[in-house]
This record gives sequence, structure tokens and C-alpha cells, in this order.
Amino acid sequence: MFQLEEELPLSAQACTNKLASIGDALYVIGGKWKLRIILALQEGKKRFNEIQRAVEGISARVLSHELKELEINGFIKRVVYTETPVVIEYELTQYSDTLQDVLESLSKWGEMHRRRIMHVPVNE
Amino acid sequence: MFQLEEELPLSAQACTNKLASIGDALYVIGGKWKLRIILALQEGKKRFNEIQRAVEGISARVLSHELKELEINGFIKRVVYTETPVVIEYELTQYSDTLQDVLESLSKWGEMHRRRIMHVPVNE
DNA sequence: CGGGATCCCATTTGATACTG
DNA sequence: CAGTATCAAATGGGATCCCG
Repeated sequence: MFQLEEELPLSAQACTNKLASIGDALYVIGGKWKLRIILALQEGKKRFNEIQRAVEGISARVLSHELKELEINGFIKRVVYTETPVVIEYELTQYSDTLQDVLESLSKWGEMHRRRIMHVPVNE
Repeated sequence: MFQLEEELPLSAQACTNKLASIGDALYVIGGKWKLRIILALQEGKKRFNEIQRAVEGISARVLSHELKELEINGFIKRVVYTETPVVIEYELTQYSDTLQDVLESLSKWGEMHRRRIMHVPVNE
């Protein structure tokens, strides 16, 4: 997987690695919902329906599915309070803190982009 | 859209904005291929088939479609050299440079994540 | 309330073939 | 080479019902 290709310049090698890394990243946090759910939980732990309200447009089925994946990948924890009434809450793990930079750069860029498409002519 | 909700703490407002920004970002650069294509083009301008070879797994149909979207959104330029033989090349615009931070944080995180899942037990 | 199960449609994607 | 056309398969996602 990491054999050296003599024909490729070093920069190409570096790019290949970056490409793979970004691939890995997109694999676990890509898709329409995952980052939004994580972001919603940054306000604090939430219950299922609270998350659904916070993440506009997501259905219960999809939310359920995404929460499971996020838990498997270690981003969130599902906590069950057994005292009646039973309450189930989702909260971020410390691992999801490692996404700070990603979230920050993404939201920064998104904000910039929105401003651009609002008052820039169609062609550059 | 930016009215103040009295019930929400300020942090919640900020989160809502971030969420929207990230939504905007994911809208244009989300999906399985767009960032990979951009990354591939960071090595330099490339022709259609070269891109297809660089971005492993993408089909001609999907690549064609993605290239169009990327062009519409101002990330790449399609350049036709009319001297025979006619050559068509794709290159990044300056606008795609604004994605540096995003790409950087994503690839960094992806690399870190890969290392983690390679030698960390299943549960945290 | 917190989901799971099922059904069903729409969009995406892949494979293959084809064309200027 | 630079795509397009076509069809089939996979996936995504909504709606609804159900259960403890």
C-alpha cells in the first residue's frame, strides 16, 4: 500500500497519502448528517427527540441509524439512566473533540462561501 | 433568519449558525468524490482520463457529472486547447485555494483516525 | 419517549457499450 | 481521448405502524 512508485514525484506521493487520509475521514464523518449531529450535541447532551428537533429535516429512522454509526466509531456515548422514568441521553465523547479543527475550518469556509455566492456574479 | 431567540442561550445561537455554515459547506464539497478530485488536481492540471486514474474507483459517468458541478461552483476550470490535437484539461481555480484549511484539517484528522483504529481496542 | 420493522419510492452509482 | 447513453443494482430516505 505504501510502496514507492519511482515514476511519481514526491509531491504526488504526498498527495496520494493525503487523498487516502481524506478518504478515511470522509468515510466516518462524511454524509449528510454525521457532522450536524455532532455539532448539535456540542450544546450538551440530548435525548433522541431533542436531537431530531435540533437537526432539521432528519427522520427518526435515519437518526437512529446515524447515532449507531457514530457510537460505533466512538464519537458519541449512549447513556441510559435507569431510575424511573428511564431516560436515554446521547453525549459526545472526548474523541469527538478531535474534530474541532475540522468543524472549525468547515464552518469558517461555509460562512465565507455563503457570503461569496450572495454577491458575486456567476462567473469569476 | 438571524432573529434572536430569547429562550436560546447565546452558545446555542452560535451553534445554529455553525450548523448552517457547515451545511452550506457540505452542500458544495460534500459527497464521496469532490474533495478527492480537487486534491488530485492539486498535483497540477490534468485531463479527464488522468483524473479518473488518480481518483480511484470513480466511473467516467460520475466523474463527468462531478466535474460539471465543481466547475459550476467555481472550483475548477475546463480549458480547451484548440490546436490539433485538441486537448482538454481541468485545473483548479484560485477559489479552490480557499479550501486549504479544510483539506489540511481533514487529512490531518483522517491520518490520526487511521492510526487510532489500527491499534486501539474496540471500546474507549 | 426511544426507537425497530416494514414498505416503497427516488436518487445515486456502477458497468458496459457507444460516439465524435 | 472525452465524454454520453442505457440499464441494472444499490443506497437513501420518507411514511407508517408497532412495541416496551
